[in-house]
Amino acid sequence: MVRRKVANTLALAVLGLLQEKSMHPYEMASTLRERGKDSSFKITTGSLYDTVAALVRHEWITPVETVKDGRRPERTVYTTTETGQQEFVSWVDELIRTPVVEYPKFLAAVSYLGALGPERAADALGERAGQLELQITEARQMMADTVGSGLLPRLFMIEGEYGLHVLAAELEWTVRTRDEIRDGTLTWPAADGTWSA
Amino acid sequence: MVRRKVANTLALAVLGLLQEKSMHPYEMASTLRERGKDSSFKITTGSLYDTVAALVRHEWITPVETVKDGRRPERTVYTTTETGQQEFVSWVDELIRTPVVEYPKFLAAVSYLGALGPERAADALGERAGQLELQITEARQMMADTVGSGLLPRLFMIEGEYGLHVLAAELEWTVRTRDEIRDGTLTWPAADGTWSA
DNA sequence: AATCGGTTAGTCGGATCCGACTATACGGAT
DNA sequence: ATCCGTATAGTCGGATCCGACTAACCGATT
Repeated sequence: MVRRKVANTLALAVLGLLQEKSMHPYEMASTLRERGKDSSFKITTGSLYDTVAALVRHEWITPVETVKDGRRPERTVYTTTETGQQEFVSWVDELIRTPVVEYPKFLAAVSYLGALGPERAADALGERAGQLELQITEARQMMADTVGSGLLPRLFMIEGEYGLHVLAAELEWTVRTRDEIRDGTLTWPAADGTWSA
Repeated sequence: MVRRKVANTLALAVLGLLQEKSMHPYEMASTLRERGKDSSFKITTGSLYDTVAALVRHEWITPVETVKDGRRPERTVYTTTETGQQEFVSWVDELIRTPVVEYPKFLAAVSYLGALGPERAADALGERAGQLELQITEARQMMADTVGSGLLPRLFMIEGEYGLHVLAAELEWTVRTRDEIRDGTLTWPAADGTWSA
């Protein structure tokens, strides 16, 4: 299992789009945003053009034509290659099959929760809980709007279901931990030395 | 809420350590690894030295002495500044309080789960489930070893509890989704056109 | 006494990432 | 007619990230 030559997931999104039809980068970005995929992929124009260039270098995609429309900047349209198609599927397969360690900011912060002291920690967790609740209702709403109307088969919003499930778990933990601080189940060590991590 | 000048969480780890005592970078890395914090922070020597340099630039830490020991490379020892101390606490506070959107690889992959077709998708999810189970038992074991022995107060392993909770939720979703594919609750659209994402 | 592997300590160049910017077109309000 | 905001399409320089490397020391083994 050799390290993949283009590793960032924006490349996966690009490959995914090009399975459907040829596109120029700007269209990729707007399409992804339209479909709400911008919560699964971090889409920034800068990165997008770099990523496309990288995919070309490794011949997973190739330019098919560059359209010159009036005096506007040229659009270069790309398609996927055969390698690109295979790579796409096997990449998805691998990402699903094999969990990789990641380093979310919150995990880092929780490592130093002690630094806040019990009151402030409980307060901060409480606020987070509120925010998470908001995010959850919003997400649920969006799913309902899209799937409920029968516009899209459920499979095409499955990442939303995953996201919601994880969000719910995070909320659970956050609330529980706040409560444990409040009711004295989770205690701070006596503040003799510095609170050494 | 101005964008933080040093944004990567390795800097948070560095600040955290320097709250305790002065250190040189190499010692920071080993200390973090000893404490198992290398699952909360991505520690690579290259990044570490860059991060320390950035912290110095912004005066959150400063060098206190450089020890020249025989013909070995010099060690430069750093301490936190007053700004560094404040920044540390307020940064932790903010990270706890405010959820930020992140883009885990798995989320990206799930967005294109369709590309695998039902059998392969179910299979891949099944394998992931197995791996997650392994990770969970391992993590649980490590927590038991460390906390159970009363070596460390619970607060100092709280990030482990968080990690486990989220892992469990991921496992749940993974298994459930695999089962829904297997029993036909989650179906693939007829493969007429390309399976358009 | 020469060699090997592991630990200590850090450097460096290339890859990646991304925010800020450029420049044209276009429909509607002033 | 002109101005303004928005959409279209992409470039570019600087910041960050990190794997691979250097280099000395130490203890055990051959």
